[in-house]
Formats: sequence, structure tokens, C-alpha cells
Amino acid sequence: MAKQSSTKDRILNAAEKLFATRGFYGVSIRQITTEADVDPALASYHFGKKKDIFNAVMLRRAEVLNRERIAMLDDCIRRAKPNPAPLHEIIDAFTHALLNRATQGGQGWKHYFAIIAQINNHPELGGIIMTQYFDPLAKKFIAAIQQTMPDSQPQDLYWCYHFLSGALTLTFSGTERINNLSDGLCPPSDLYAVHDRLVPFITAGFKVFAKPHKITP
Amino acid sequence: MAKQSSTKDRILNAAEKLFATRGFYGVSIRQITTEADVDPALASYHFGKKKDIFNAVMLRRAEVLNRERIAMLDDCIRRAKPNPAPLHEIIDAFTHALLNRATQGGQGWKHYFAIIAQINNHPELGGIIMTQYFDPLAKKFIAAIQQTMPDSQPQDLYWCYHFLSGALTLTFSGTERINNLSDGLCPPSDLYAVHDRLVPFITAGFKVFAKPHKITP
DNA sequence: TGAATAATTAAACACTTGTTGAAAAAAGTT
DNA sequence: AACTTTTTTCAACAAGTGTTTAATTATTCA
Repeated sequence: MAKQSSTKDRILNAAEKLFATRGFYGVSIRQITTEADVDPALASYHFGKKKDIFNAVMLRRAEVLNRERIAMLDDCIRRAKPNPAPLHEIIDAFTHALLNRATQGGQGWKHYFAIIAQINNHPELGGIIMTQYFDPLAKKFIAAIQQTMPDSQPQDLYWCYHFLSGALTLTFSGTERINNLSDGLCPPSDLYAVHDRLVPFITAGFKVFAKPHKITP
Repeated sequence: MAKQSSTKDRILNAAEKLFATRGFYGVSIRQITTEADVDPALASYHFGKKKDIFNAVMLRRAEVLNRERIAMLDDCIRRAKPNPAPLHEIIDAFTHALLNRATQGGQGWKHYFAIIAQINNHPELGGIIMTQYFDPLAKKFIAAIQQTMPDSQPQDLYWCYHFLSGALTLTFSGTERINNLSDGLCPPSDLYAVHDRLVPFITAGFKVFAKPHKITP
């Protein structure tokens, strides 16, 4: 109906960039519309309230990322049939889409991941995407692992997922902390290097709970 | 010299509580001083700029926590001498102080950990505590692991530390996400249950890199 | 006690906040 | 062409922002 207006996209891109570095409350609508070179009133006109802008920013990418990750998980399970999929493949399927987008997806995706890291534990801001997109995927992921590790206990898997979630979030947040800490030895920009270590690390962690059940090491 | 004024503490406590849920930019000085039941001007009078309040909030606990964790690491290493300390004990020493404070430290500590989770990848806000307190501790921790796993490569250890850092941060942030996801099976309030799984999980992850060196699983 | 220092108050500063309304311009439709 | 709908602009709103100033009250110490 309407023309392929670029105004909405410019607002979203500007908002994404600013939210990534200063957070939701740290960015004003004026700053967004200035960055987008657009009248302040257009933000309200196109999106409504400020929080609606934020949701639009997040949903835009959550949708495509979610679809991709589900597809990779399904693929991984189908390839292995009739056997359960190998653990490290499940974990790779869960994480690889993030790697692809973070490395080849352009700056916008990096901003998106930085925002995710901020709202991962913020119910008010992260509620929508988390419950709508991430949680169903997480359940699928955990179910797949349950298949591969039939003797494991659900609580253990949920907690392991939790650890994975934390590691993943920090890894793709683009923080420079580890770079400073390692005196330049570990540039977070080299996401392939990280991913090559992340998957075995997490896989080994999960495998601890393959058998029932001895928590203290 | 001055009396043991409680005003500064009340401001810090109020700020801590509010920062934990709404972030630095999401909280105004008026909100803080109202919560503290104190005149707005007292914030500037006692602390200076808003960011100074934030730093004071963080430094207050970072100092005691840092001291505690270093002591536990040193203890762990000394106990094992002349052998290198066992890996899982090093990791426990690194994490156990957090567990103690989060479970027995009262509400303030929970707020503190929630803030840590927010600024973990925020250079502007997290810079001071991170470089001044957390980074030296991290180096000590990694050095200890290097001793236990002499054939490991520094890059691997740094990245593993990074994963641990992410998992830790999310775990102690107090988020309810995992609770919802697991339909109440994994209450994040039961930090002992989490910790009992976190340490073996991370230990197994590190051990992957004990020998040099085969990243793809 | 009285003088000096510290803490608290109330008011105001100039500026930014999110959002809205009505007028103007652009695009779309018949 | 004229008419309708969509988009953009400009101005304004009331409320909130961090911070400062000067006056007032508590406290400390000689």
C-alpha cells in the first residue's frame, strides 16, 4: 500500500545503534531522530511510544534469527536420524547462526547482539522477544539434548542451558574486556576463534550430566 | 572526623536498588533521593556528579568482594602446595564468594550483582571496577589454572575465562528467565543448586584445553 | 560558652524529556 | 484534473533532568 518508505528503517537503524551503546533509557527520541536525520515527530508517527520503537528494533532481527536457528536445529536432527544428533552438532546448530550474523551480517547485527546482552536479564525490556522467540527455541534445543543424553535430568539441562546462554550472550556482545585482559591476545572480533572454543567448552560441560548423577566433581 | 552519617549510606542503598532494576540512565537523582527520603541536593553534596554516585555504589562492594575472592584463591593455592591446585577447587574459589554473598549477603548484594550483569559489557559504566578490581583477579585466576594445566595455551584459557564470566554473570544476576523457561523447575533463588552444577560444568569446559590442542571436537 | 565546620533545606537554574496538534507538502488514486 | 490519503514539518506542551546557589540548621571543638 504505502511506498517502500526508508524513513522507518532509518529510525530503526539509528535507534539500534544508539540503544546498543547507551541502553534504552540512555537514548532520547531526539537523539535517535537526529542520528536518523529525521523530524522527532516521525518517531511517534511511525511507531508510537518509545518502547514500541525498541520492540520494533528487536523484533526485526529476532524474527529472521529465530527462523534460521530453528531451521539449523531441525536440519541437525534430521541429518542424524534415526539416531539422536551428536551433542556438539546440536550446540553448533544453536550457536552457528549467531556466528554467521555477527561476522557477515554487518554493523546492525552487532548492535543487535549488544542490545540482547543488555536486556538478557531485564524482564521489562527483554520480555517480549525472550518469551516469544528465544524461549521456544531454547525448549527445542533442550529437548534435542534430552534425546542425545536420555539419562540426564531436566534440571541439569536447564542449568547447563543457562550457562550456555550467559557465555553466548557475553561472547557476541562485542565487549572489549577480554581483549584488554589478554593484552590483545584475544580480539573479540575474531569470532571464529571464539566459536571454535565455545562449542567444545559447552559440549564438555553438558556431557558431565549425561549420566545420572553426581554433581560434586 | 564527621559523625557516622547514615545519609550517604541511605543514598547509596537507594541508588543501588534503583540502578539494579532500571539501569544507570533509567534512574534519576530525584528518584534516588526520594527513595532515600532525603533532599535531592544532598546527592551532589555528598558524591558530586551522578556517575560518582554510581561508582561509589559499585566500589563499596567491589572492594570487599575482591578481597574475599583473592583470599580464597590464595588459600586454595597454598593448601595444595607443592602441587598445583586442583582445577575444580580453583574454579570454586573463584565463584564461591559470589555464592556466599548472593545467598547470605542480603538484598543489597543481589542488587549489586544485577548491576554487574548490566555493565559487564559497558565500557563507559563498567570501566572502573572492571579494570581496577575484576581484571587483576581474573589474571590471578588464569595464572592458577595455567599452573594446573601447564600444557594449555593462554588464548584458550582466556576464552574459557570469558565463557565462565558470562555464565557467572547471568547466574548471579537474579534473572527469572530460567525459572519461566523450566516452568518453575529451576528457581534461580536456589543458588546452591546452580553452583553445584556450575563448577563441574565449567571445570569440564576448561579441561578440554588441558592438552595442546585440538579445537574441533 | 562561642566560633568554626559540616550537613540540610528550599528554590531556582537552564535544558532535555516524550508526546501531541494543526498546518503544509508529497504521493496515490480515480 | 481534482480529491484522498499518507507523510513530513514546525511549534508547543507540561513534566522531569542534573546541578548550583544561598540561606538555615546541626554538629564539632576550643
